[in-house]
Amino acid sequence: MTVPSQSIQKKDKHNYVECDDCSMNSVCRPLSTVKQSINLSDSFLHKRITTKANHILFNQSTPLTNIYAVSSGAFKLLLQTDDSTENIIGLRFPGELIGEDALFLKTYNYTAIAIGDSSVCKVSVEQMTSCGQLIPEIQKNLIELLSRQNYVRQKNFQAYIGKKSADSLLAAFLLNIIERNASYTGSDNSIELPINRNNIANFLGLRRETLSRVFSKFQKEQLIQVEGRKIKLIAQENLIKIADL
Amino acid sequence: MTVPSQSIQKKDKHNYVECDDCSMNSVCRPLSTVKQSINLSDSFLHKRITTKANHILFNQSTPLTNIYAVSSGAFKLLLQTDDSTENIIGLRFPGELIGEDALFLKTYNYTAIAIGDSSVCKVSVEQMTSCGQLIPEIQKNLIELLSRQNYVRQKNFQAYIGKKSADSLLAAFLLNIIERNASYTGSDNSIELPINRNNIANFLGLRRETLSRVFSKFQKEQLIQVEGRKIKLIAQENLIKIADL
DNA sequence: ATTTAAATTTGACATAGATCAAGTTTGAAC
DNA sequence: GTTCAAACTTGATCTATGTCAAATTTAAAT
Repeated sequence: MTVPSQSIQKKDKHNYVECDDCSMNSVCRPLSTVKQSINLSDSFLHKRITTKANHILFNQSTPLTNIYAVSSGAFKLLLQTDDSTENIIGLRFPGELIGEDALFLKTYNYTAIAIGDSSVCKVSVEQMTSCGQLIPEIQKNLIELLSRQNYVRQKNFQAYIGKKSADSLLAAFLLNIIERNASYTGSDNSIELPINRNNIANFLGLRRETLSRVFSKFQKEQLIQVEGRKIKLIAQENLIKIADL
Repeated sequence: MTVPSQSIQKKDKHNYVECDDCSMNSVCRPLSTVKQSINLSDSFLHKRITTKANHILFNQSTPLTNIYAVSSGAFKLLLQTDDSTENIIGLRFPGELIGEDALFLKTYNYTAIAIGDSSVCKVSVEQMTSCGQLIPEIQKNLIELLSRQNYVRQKNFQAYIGKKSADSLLAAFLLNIIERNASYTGSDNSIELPINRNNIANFLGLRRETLSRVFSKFQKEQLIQVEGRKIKLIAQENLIKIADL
């Protein structure tokens, strides 16, 4: 599949997703209507905010207040362990949700930090819930949203569980990252990685030296083309085989 | 925490969960009410069925028809790859859901097979959805259910992502399995594993020989007590450290 | 109880990845 | 542009896990 390279406009050199392409849209849109019609004082139902690099969206183990949908940039999700090492357990890109897994226990399960300058839509859980009880459409859309998220999580889990070789892990990672970003980068075979090798290695459970060697090997074997953080897939089919997907 | 060993009744030598402890209860219960009041001809909304060992609940890539909640026994979820090797990507125990991640694309994402003789509650998605539109309570409960499932999936992902050492993988696995079964086995430190070493190794991405050695090592180091498939945790705190949870 | 196949464990060796060390490249600050 | 620190790569060894082989245990069938 080829995608016209200029078909998608970018803003501020970030990848950017419009409301139409946001996964939270189905919840946001009815909420906006309510907001306008009921005119809820100065409180807000949802609001787009911009964040600088390294901005902390929320901290692990704090009470759930908002759910976020990434509009532009990227976020890393990490666990704070006692040994102060950064333990990345996930990445989120435009169109994806952050914090929705806290709806159950009402407590955030990880810390979310902006990787570069980014923007997110912020939806108050309290207000979303109270509105939802009045508006069946919101309920229905929330179900759709949560179902979809379960699907995404299942796929994500499948992609990494039972894999241990550095080759298969990196192949799975690259394919996953590129697929998740394809709709707004306009490319299904290339990406500028939002995180450094250290972070990728940490996420995959590899050492940075090992990861570096695999990158070099993949390039030498003409599977990918590497230019710093810019990655282009050359032999996608082979990578899929290596990833065992 | 100590749990009275005889506090939970078992049926047919299987671990068994009553409707009260079933994760689908919040959806099932209102559905039953509807069923009784509307008296929907011969169709059913939910129904408990028993399955023999190796019974296939559904096949990967087939259209979603039902969602299941395990009542007793255990199920393995697997991917069918071309090379005919069994690729276990998950296990499900009493109280847990199977197939709910297919709600999004309406197609099952894996094959689900009973490990031993088991029983499940079967809920028709079509009927659940159509009833849900009439009954707000079902909508609300479904949201709760899906939120919870997202939470469980997040925890599961966190437990294994970025882990590669055989020690940490096995420790994470044992703690996870025992915790998920604690409420109805009545023990938070022991279990009879529902699957063999081969399957565990496959799930964790290890070789059976390696897994066997780690089992032996954990026993020698007094971390666990092993008797075939019966496992008892001796030094739970140490295992948590090894698992890096 | 006996037989048999399957599951599990253990040993010996090979290899992928970790570790340690040293270089090279990149990119931000001046 | 120059300087400097951080990021990344490469090389040399070491170690954990994979691989191959064989022994032992377990469990099912008779």
